[in-house]
Amino acid sequence: VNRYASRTGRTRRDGARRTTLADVARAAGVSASTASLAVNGTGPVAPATRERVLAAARELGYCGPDPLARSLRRGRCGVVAVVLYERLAYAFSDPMMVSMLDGLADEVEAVGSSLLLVPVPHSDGALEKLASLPMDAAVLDDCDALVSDLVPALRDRGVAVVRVDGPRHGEVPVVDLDEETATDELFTHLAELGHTRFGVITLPLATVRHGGPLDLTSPEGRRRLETAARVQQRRTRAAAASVERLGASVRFVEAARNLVDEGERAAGTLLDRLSSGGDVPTTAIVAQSDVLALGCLRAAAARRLRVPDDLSVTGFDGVDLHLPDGTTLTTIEQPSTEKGRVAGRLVLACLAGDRPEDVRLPTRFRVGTTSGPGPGYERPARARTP
Amino acid sequence: VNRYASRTGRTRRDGARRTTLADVARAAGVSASTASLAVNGTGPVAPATRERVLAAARELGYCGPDPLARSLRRGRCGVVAVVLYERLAYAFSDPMMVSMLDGLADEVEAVGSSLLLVPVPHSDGALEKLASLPMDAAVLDDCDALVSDLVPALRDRGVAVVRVDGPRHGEVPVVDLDEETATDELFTHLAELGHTRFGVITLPLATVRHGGPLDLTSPEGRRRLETAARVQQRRTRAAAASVERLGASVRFVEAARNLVDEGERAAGTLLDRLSSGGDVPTTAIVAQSDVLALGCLRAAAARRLRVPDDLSVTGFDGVDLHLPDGTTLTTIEQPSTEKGRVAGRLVLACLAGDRPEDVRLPTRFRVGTTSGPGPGYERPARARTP
DNA sequence: TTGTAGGCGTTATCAA
DNA sequence: TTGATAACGCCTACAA
Repeated sequence: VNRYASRTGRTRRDGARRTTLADVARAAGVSASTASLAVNGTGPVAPATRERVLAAARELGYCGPDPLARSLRRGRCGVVAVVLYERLAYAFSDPMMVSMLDGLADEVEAVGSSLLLVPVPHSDGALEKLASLPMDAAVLDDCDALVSDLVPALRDRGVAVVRVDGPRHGEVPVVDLDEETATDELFTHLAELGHTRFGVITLPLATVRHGGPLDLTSPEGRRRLETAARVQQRRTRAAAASVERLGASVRFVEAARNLVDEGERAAGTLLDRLSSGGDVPTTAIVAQSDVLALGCLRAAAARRLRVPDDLSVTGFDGVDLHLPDGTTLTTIEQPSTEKGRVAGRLVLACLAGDRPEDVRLPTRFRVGTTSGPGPGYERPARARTP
Repeated sequence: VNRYASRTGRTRRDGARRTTLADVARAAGVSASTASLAVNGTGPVAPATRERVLAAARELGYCGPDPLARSLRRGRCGVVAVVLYERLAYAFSDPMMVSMLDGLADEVEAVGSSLLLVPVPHSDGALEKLASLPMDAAVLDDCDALVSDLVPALRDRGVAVVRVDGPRHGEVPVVDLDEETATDELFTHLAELGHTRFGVITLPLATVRHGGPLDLTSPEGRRRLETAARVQQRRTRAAAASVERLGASVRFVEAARNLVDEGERAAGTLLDRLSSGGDVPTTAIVAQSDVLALGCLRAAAARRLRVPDDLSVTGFDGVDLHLPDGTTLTTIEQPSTEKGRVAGRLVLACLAGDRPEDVRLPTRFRVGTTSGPGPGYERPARARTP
């Protein structure tokens, strides 16, 4: 009968074959289909029959339908993959990723699904590995570099794909943020405080770690920006646009990674250049994440610069930094949990056969205690009214 | 032939049935088994035949074996579940959880598996839901309250189970920490600095949020501690033991959750009680996590208490707090990533049919800038030597 | 080197 | 209300 039981299929510790629905059906003297109906509570079964089946199930220690067999049969397995382009510790060091996942989990749990975390590093076997994992849907976050490989591979397999923070790729629905409006507000806020010399610390533009000054007027700099992931591109372009509109000057520095230490280092190159003569001092640093901004605060503290008196620092995300001294960051809040929720809803819609529209979420500029009057500050006219 | 294609199984957007290995085999004029060997690269296949099969596969757009079917056949699906007793955002707000997961992911990825995050809240359907998800193994973290239900249910299904930070339950291997040694060092350190009045902020003892003063001499307090999760129990007992050995006094306060704000609140009850008269001031707060300790720093700052001059604060975990002012916590470092790695290795061992031993990892006491001389401090004799 | 056969455990369909 | 049947897609022991 079961020739391969010892080598394949699910067996228990003691080597015995696991109890299957067929065993239960046999013991209860019913057909497998009836047993299925009874055990699952689907379909009409005579109370007496149901009892007999359940008794047999209890007796034999049947522990429910095998998820794999059921998945094969139904074509759904209750798994939503989250494809990450980084190792977990780094991905999770971004509070926005965490809260996005939380929102996503919330939505997919409502239909009994769970999140499968798939870090897809820059290795060759990554795609095969991904293809061998069971999943009903995949959420692509921050893996722009792979998206043109990933999307077709997943779609062909019948996996529903949703993209977070990225450009549309084929039929893949996208949820992302309106970052431009708030960015412009932020720069306007700083400009009104008298700042005219900005330093911008960008998120890492490429997977191959680089970091350091970024000259967007050079072909090389433009190329780097162009090959960058969507988020970085958008925030950087928005910053450049605002600066230009304000007629201010700006220096860009790329952080090698979205980490506090790298923010500190990047801020250091901005701050130390000014002391090495020649350059005009940067009076306001605009960081593309709160994590990087925290690094800026450290860099400032290390140089005995007071924030915001000597230097204004702004972030992006709206994280609560929990600083003991009560400092709150001037930043742009993004609805990251809601972003995850929306991604979840898009997933569910796709799974239901719909073709949902893209969603763009708003961001909100928030003034904290880290931005203050710059060197050329003049109290605006409208505020002089007695 | 395929009577149910439209309702079941995996179909593509356009409604066409997905290409299967059988289709490829037919097109290539070989048997399904040969096609399997050719596509998977297993077994001996004549080069010409292989080419024919691969060509047919390409032609038909075959995108590899269906993970579900393969899993059913092989009895393994490449999924390691992490069972969490909390919602994701809260679980991930604990940096130790994140780094543990990172280590775990590292190990299981080596065999091509990924992590499935399963938050199992305190609801009824939780167990059924868990049972319906595909998984080869499950790592139980911080779900002591459920473990006696979870373990049998999972074992019966043939799922390998490993426990992090918990007591052994049946045959389930465990990885945990030696927290006692370092805890005693920490209290000794504080005692040598002259502290005799300790405040201890414990991690939440129960899932039902409580928080507030904890009297371990009362039956109620003892009961609360007894029903608490393993980590909390061990850290609290270790603290009580050290305090007793030192002949010092202690007040326990339970944090409602492992969050900065709750640490701040708990510290507040310790600090404000002293000003309300009667009590002798607490001069050193020992928090059971760095997150809680950060809250203590905030509470101290809010009351204009200088750390460590007016108040010493210690933590547990060894997180880098990235505070701008360069403060580093006096704390106990735990090897959380390694803990995850070990959990991963235990999983792999179980999957390989072994019965691995439990593993206990060491922790390390580390002096930072948040502990200093207490009110009764006398420079120890041995340090007076010129 | 290739094909045959059987089965992994379940569930949808249809007929009775 | 129940049962027979087939199929989900793949893999492997064994025979040829």
